[in-house]
Amino acid sequence: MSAILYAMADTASKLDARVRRSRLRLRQALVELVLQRGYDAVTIRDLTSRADVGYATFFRHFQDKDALLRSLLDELLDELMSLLAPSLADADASRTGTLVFEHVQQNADLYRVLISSQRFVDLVSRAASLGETEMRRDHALSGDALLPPDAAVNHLVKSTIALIEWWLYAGMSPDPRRMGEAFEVLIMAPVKAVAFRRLSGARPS
Amino acid sequence: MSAILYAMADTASKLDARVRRSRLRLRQALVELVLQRGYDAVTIRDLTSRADVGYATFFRHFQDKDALLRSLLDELLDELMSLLAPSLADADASRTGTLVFEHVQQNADLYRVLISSQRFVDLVSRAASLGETEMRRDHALSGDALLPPDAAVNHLVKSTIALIEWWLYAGMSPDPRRMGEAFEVLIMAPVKAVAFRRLSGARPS
DNA sequence: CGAATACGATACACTGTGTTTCATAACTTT
DNA sequence: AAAGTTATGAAACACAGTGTATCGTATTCG
Repeated sequence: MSAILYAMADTASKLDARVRRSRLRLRQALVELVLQRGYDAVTIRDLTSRADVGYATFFRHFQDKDALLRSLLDELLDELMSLLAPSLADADASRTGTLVFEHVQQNADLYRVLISSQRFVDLVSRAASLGETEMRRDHALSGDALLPPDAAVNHLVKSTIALIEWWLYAGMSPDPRRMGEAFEVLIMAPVKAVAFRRLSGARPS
Repeated sequence: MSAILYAMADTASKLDARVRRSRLRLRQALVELVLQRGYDAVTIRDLTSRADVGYATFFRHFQDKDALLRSLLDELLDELMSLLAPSLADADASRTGTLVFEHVQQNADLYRVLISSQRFVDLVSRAASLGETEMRRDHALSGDALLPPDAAVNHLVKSTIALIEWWLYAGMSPDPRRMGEAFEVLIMAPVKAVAFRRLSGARPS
């Protein structure tokens, strides 16, 4: 079980011990049951029963099943972003990629539960859009790029998530170092080529 | 409204006219309502009400909402595959990409409804895996590729779908020809590089 | 025309969500 | 350690949506 579940309880340690206990149990139950049956197949009654918590108690803490998922997701991505922050300044894609895959490896169960949710895509997209704004300064974005910047950001986010998802269910077999390299070659370099360099054919010269 | 809806009715023209009418109406209702509210927000009662069809009649034709979606999806992908078949032999990625984006443009509403479904990914993945088997013969797959072939197929499928999805909601603005080129540069060429050529660093000379 | 059958309407059982109430147990504060 | 606060479990409830069964009627096919 990932350490993040407990870190979250610590973060809110000013709260009543009963509240921390209920929330922790519900979070653990979500992870366990979703790994077994998939998100949609898990009912709130399943969760409260597995968490050994009253049914109504669920709604005292979370508006619905999605809110419970999001509470886990927000913590996980916060941790990932602070892990990545120093490396993003270097603009070394391979190194950044390796850090991501190491984080995934250390929190594999949590990623398996969270990565397919729409909110995961949304949050990462928002972060990537911010990064793109910075990159635009450096690369001086030629007007005749093959695709507009938001297409590039979309591709970067979606295909990176897809690569992580594949890796999670392929036994995490190429190690994070090599996955970081693959991330650079397969995704990062082509994105830069398509959105920041010039069109291939139409060169009048 | 896409012509495919009617083509489907024709295909099954041996059936009772009442059956064809009910199915056609339900399919139209699905497309219209999903475009308005999104798939999950549409209930079967919504569908039958909009289709002007009895509630129980829905279940005489489709097991559930997903089965109705799949019936549309299977037809759409069948049409796409037969459109692509000749161009796949040429192995001209840019041309194939252009054909795909033209098909999307001609059936934009249908793609908007269907592309986010899990079954869409599954069906395209299956098709792509078959294509990959052929490609493996030509490229003689070196053993020290950066990623295994199924990672490449996964990336190809997921990122292509993501690119189409972006394009659908960005007003389909770069034309299909340019999108075909982008598909080749951004996706197809890197996939070949990563799965079929050698590792970059570890070359003992 | 006449037989076959798909249809709409209705009632029903069932599952899951979300709310409310209340007595009790657990926790925090002093 | 006692007193006050508050989160809890249990239970009952209204509600929405799914999927099934029945039956008389209308449409379609031959």
